[in-house]
Amino acid sequence: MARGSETRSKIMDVAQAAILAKGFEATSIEEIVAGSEITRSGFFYHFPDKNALAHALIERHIEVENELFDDLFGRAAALGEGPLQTMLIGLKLMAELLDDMPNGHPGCIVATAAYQDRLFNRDVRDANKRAALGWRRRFRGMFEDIVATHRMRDDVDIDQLADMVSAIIEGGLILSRAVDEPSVTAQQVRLLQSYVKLLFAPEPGP
Amino acid sequence: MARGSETRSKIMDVAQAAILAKGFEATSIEEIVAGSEITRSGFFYHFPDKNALAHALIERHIEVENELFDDLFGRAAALGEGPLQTMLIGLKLMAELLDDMPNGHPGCIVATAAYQDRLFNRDVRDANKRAALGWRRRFRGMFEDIVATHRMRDDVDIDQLADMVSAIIEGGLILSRAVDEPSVTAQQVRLLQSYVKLLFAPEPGP
DNA sequence: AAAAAACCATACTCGTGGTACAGTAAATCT
DNA sequence: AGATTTACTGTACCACGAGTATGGTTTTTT
Repeated sequence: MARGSETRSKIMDVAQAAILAKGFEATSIEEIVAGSEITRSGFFYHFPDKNALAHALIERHIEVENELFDDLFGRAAALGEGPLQTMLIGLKLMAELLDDMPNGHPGCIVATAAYQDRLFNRDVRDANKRAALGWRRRFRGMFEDIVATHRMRDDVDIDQLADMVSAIIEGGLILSRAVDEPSVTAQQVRLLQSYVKLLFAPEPGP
Repeated sequence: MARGSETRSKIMDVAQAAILAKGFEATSIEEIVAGSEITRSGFFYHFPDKNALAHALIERHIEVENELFDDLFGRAAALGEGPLQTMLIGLKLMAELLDDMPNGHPGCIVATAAYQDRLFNRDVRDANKRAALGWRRRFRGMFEDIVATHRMRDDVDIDQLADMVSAIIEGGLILSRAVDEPSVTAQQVRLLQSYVKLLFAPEPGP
C-alpha cells in the first residue's frame, strides 16, 4: 500500500472505532488525529471535511459487509443443500458471529447516519441508501430461490422479507445498546431464522 | 396549564420536531428558542443544558407511547377474542397507524439516543433503558397470555419475542429513513404479525 | 533534477454550548 | 398592600470544535 493511502486508512480505522463507540458528532477531529499519529493539517489533506470522512467510512463499510456476507452465505451454501437450508444456516452463522463479539457488535454506521439525516450531505445519504438497497437485493435474490422450490405458508412480499433481515439486525443493534445486553442482536436474528423456518416449512402430510 | 409549564412544553414540542427531523446534535439551541418565542436565557432557565432537554423529551415520549399502546391494544382486545387475536389485531392496528403517517413515522428518540451513547449523560441513558425494558415487559405479558392457551410451533424465548416488537419497529424506522420509503416500517410490523400468526397457528388436524 | 504528492506549523474565523449576572414583569404568598 | 417567588429578558463573556488560509518541508514519482 502506498504511503498516502496507508495513513488515510489509518485515519479511517481510528475514526471508525471512535465513532462507533461514541457517535459521529461526539468524535472530534482533534481526537482522530491524535490517535492516527498525524496533524490536523494532515487530516484535512485527506478529507476536505468531516462529511467526506463519513462518506468514505460508509463506502468502505458497504464493501466489508458485502464480503462478510459473501463468505458467510457461501459457507452456508456449502454446509446445507438447497436455498432454504442455505438461508437457515446462514442466519444461524450470522447469529453466532454476532454472539462472538463479547462487547456487542461494533454497530452499524448506516444506522448512525439514518438518524442524523440533516447532519450529513447528499453524498453520505445516497451512499447510505445504496447500502440498504444492496442488502435488499441480496436477500431478495436468496428468497426468490427459496420460493421457487418451496411453498409459502403465508403470502408475504419478498422485497419486504428481504428488508426484514436488515431491519432485524439494525433494530437488534439499537435495542442491544439501549438495554445494554450484547446478546440481544443475535437473539433477534435467531427469531428471524425461526420465522423463515415456519414460513417455508413443508405442509404436514394429511 | 400554568404559565411556566406552558412555555416549557412549547420548547419541548419545537425541539422534538427539529430533533426528529435532523438529529439531536444538528439541532441548535438558537434554533429552538427562535421557534419557541423565547430567549436563550429563557431556555436555560427551564433546562440547565441540552442533556436535560433530551432527558425530558425521552421521559415524555415514554408516557405518550405507553398511552398510545394502551389504547391500541385495548381496542384490539375489544375487537378480537383471546390473547392471540388481541396481539394479531393489535399489530395490524399498529401497522395501519404507521401507514397513516404519510411522511413516515416521526421516529423514535430512543433510537437517536442509543446510537449517540457518549453524547448523553447517565440520566438520559438510564431513561432510555427503562423505556426499552418497559416495552419488553408489556409485550412479554401479552405473549405469556398467549402461550398459556396456545402451543408454540417453535421453541422461542418469550422475552426475546417481546423484544422483537421493539426491534422490528426501530429497525423498520431506520430502514425506512435509509431508503426513503415511509411504508417500510408498517410492512415490517405486518411481517412480525405474520410470524406471530404462524408461531401460534393451531396444528392442522391429522 | 524537476515536479507532484504527502504532509507539518501557525494563525485565524465562526458557530455553538454554556456561564454569569443584573434587571424586570407577573403571579403568589403573608 | 407589600414582600417574595417564579418566569423570564438582555448583555457580556469563555471554551471548544469545525473549517480556512497559507507557507514551508519532506518524501515519492517521473
